[in-house]
Amino acid sequence: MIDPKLLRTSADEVASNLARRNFQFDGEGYANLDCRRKALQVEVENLRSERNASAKRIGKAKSQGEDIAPLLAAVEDLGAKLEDADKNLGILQSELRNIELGLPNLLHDDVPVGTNEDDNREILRWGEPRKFDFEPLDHVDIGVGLGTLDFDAAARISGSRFSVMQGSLARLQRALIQFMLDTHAGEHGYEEVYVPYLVQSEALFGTGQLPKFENDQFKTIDDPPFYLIPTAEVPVTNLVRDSIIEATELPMKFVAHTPCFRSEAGSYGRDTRGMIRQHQFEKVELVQMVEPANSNAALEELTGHAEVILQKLGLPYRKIILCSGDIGFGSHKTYDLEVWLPGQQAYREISSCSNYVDFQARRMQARWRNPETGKPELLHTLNGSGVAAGRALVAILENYQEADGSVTVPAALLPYMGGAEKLMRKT
RNA sequence: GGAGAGAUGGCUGAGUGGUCGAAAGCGGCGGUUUGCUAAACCGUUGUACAGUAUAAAGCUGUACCGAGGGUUCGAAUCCCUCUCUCUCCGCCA
Repeated sequence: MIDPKLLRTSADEVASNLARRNFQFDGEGYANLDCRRKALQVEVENLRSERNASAKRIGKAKSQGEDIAPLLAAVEDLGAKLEDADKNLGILQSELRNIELGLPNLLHDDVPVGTNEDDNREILRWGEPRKFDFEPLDHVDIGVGLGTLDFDAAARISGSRFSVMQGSLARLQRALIQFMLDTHAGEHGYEEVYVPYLVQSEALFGTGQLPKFENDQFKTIDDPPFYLIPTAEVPVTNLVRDSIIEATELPMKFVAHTPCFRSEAGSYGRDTRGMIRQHQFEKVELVQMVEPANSNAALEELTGHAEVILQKLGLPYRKIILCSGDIGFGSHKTYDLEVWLPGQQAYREISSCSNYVDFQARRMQARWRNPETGKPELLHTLNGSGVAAGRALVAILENYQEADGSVTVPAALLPYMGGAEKLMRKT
């Protein structure tokens, strides 16, 4: 959510910033609504004030044994007037709120203007894509060839966009997750947390998936429904919902491994092969809550932490900054890390690191106490994948494949693989 | 799933229809005393929105006693629904 004060006082700047996203903000319409809201609010508060005063008068008169009938007559129609005005105020307020909840975040000046992912800007490349002396396979052929990846079984159980992993490949995923958690918790100063995978709608409103992206979520038929988390960002960021954090507690840095569930509505036909785009996948997520002054630096740091994972795994990648047409709804600035996939001869997203500034904090009323002012102020939230385990698995299979169909285990994962140095065909 | 108890400010806890944003204690902050610490004493102490004024501070109003609804001129207090916590029983990884 954008600061409503800013929407009122600087509508033009807001509109031109959001126009970079190709989003039209009707500042005049908003201002008109808000004007009416203010007038009504004043009216309602005056009526209430009047009611409170006369209630007090009646109480006093009654305790002194005076006749209260004339006083009662005087406030006869007050209740109906108040109820009516209050109802209209409620309607206006929810209209305003719907507008506010539907506005994407303001963009950082660094964000390049563009219309789609083709306009994202590359910042750096790390690692040299390996030269193969044989034709490299994609992860599906490698995994199926090893007898450790079974999409037929997955389809029988759950349909498309699911996978079944067996044996060494399942173990490799577990090793990856362990390795990532250990690195972030042990070397990067994050606190490991375990969180619910089913959340209430309020949590998704807080991080910005609702109300706009209802269709992307899985939800249960309970009343009220539970939503399956699309990312650990949702439960972890909501750890600070409705709270005031002392300055000494900041920055807060959390790392969590969770499964992620996405309906992938609207992506029919994209990445239908293999494990790239699944309804369910594992991810290690980094979340930070920081003082506003530090959030830009924190984004660089957090992105660096995700990069360390790829570097330790020896996976070539590039870092890009998302353009205004591709950046997420709530993000102020986003770096994506894209890992090299020899099977696709392409860099593919494996991590997305974003600074949300106060966008999520305002929605969830997450604040800190600024020692300079002594007042509670909104804090800044950031998150990034550190990294997506499913896609990291894909990258390892493709980058570490050998001519005989086996896959070498990256050195960083050896301590987690129980002595296995290679993934070999099951005998 | 069954039975019962509860939810009040940073914390403990009083408050069963009116002057209650809410006693008291603890904690926090400021001060007095003090060689330092401690103790004692005095003062102060929530959040949000709106109005008004300003260089700032402020002042005024409204809302908030788990959430939502109801009764009433008036609700922390009465009624209804829900959520959560605790205890006991049952079931269970």
